[in-house]
Amino acid sequence: MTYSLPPALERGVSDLFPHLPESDDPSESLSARLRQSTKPLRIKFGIDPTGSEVHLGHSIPIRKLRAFQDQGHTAVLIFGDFTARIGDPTGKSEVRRQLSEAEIENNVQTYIDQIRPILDFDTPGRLEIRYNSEWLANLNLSDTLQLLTTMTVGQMLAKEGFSERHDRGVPIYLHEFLYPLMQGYDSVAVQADVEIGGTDQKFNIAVGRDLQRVFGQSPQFGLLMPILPGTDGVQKMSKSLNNYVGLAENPVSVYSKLEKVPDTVISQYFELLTDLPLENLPENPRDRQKQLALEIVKQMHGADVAQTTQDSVIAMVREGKTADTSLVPEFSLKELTFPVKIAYVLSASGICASSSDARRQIQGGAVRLDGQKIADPDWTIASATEVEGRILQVGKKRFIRLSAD
RNA sequence: GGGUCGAUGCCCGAGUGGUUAAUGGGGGCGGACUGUAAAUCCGCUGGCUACGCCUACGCUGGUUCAAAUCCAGCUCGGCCCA
Repeated sequence: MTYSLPPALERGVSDLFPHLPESDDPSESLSARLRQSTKPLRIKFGIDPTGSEVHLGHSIPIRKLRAFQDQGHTAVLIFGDFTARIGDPTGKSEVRRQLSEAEIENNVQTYIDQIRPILDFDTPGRLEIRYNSEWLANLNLSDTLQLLTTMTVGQMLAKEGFSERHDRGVPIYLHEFLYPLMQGYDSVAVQADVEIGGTDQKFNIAVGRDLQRVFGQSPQFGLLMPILPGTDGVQKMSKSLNNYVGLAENPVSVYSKLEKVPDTVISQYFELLTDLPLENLPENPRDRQKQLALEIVKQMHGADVAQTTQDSVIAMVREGKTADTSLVPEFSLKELTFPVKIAYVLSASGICASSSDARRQIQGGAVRLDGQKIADPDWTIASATEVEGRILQVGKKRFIRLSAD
């Protein structure tokens, strides 16, 4: 499928609508609008600050947003601080917990920190950050009614998640029906030319088009990006399924997760998460995984860190040695009371979920100290100096470096 | 508002008075193997600085020597009727 867009904009795109390839009408063909517009287009992307971590799946539409910025357009990044209180029902089987304002505010800040390396924050005119409470918080009941009259229950129920839930007898609350309308109204408020989203956003983006028409605006284009499969290679990447790679994670963790993504999804990862040409990837699947891991760490932390990370991961995991361990997250033993049992250290450092879990892991032969297997959960450390600087490991990919201070 | 059915561990789902953190499956974690993959096989899958102690089957009380299992009230859902 080709949409006649510049290659950087076209890469990885799953769907573009409306799309009438022959048309010269800027309301029917995005390439026509790109050609004919004298002003930068306004490219909308919205994200609800419902968590504190952004992962690689989120980064895909954001990378696309960046591609538009680089072509001279304006990225309109909308934080759904208002919609976060309701929750997007898309793909959810249950109602989302309501968040407090303070939580939301805090989430926005962490999101910005994590998104900063991807977007162009510096060039004037390329980025506009908005909060949808700016307009949604002020809608009164009659405005709201006007939005509600644009859509029928049947249309709402046609939306994937809703119909499924309805069929399965899972409750749907009325306020959830409002979500697509609010997201659509965001497009009106920022006068979007294009909205970027995952393929699961098609309905909501289409609602935006309808509302823009109602409000006398030229409807936006919908540019849909594929949903990234998680590191399990099966389900979509999400925090709750724990198959994600967080943008804020340390290099070792990012590398170790990415170098084992399943063969079936690795080419998607390359296409969607990197700008590398897809023709010259290594033949050997193992080398592909390594290159992917290296490349993503490079994007996040630079080439030097990426190389060091690769070297130490190979040394630690494959050869059981501790080469350059400076990248391994440190855990301070300072707060602990000595003598201390190893199981407690594992739980206190967060490397195991609980001390009971730590005991089980030890009994299962998963725990090593500097590569030496630990067999006894009651093994006791007399003082911090005894283990200072050593690497504590659970399984093949969880490491911490013990420090005395 | 009325009727009816239901609420079990991360998820699904058994259990319907009595040794037991509670059958089974999924998922997850770990081990072996391997390409640090997949497939396969095996183990684990409430908490606690732990040879013992503490919480668990929607919530609160009650019956009983004994309850996830019986009773009452409550909360929340599904479906049907209005």
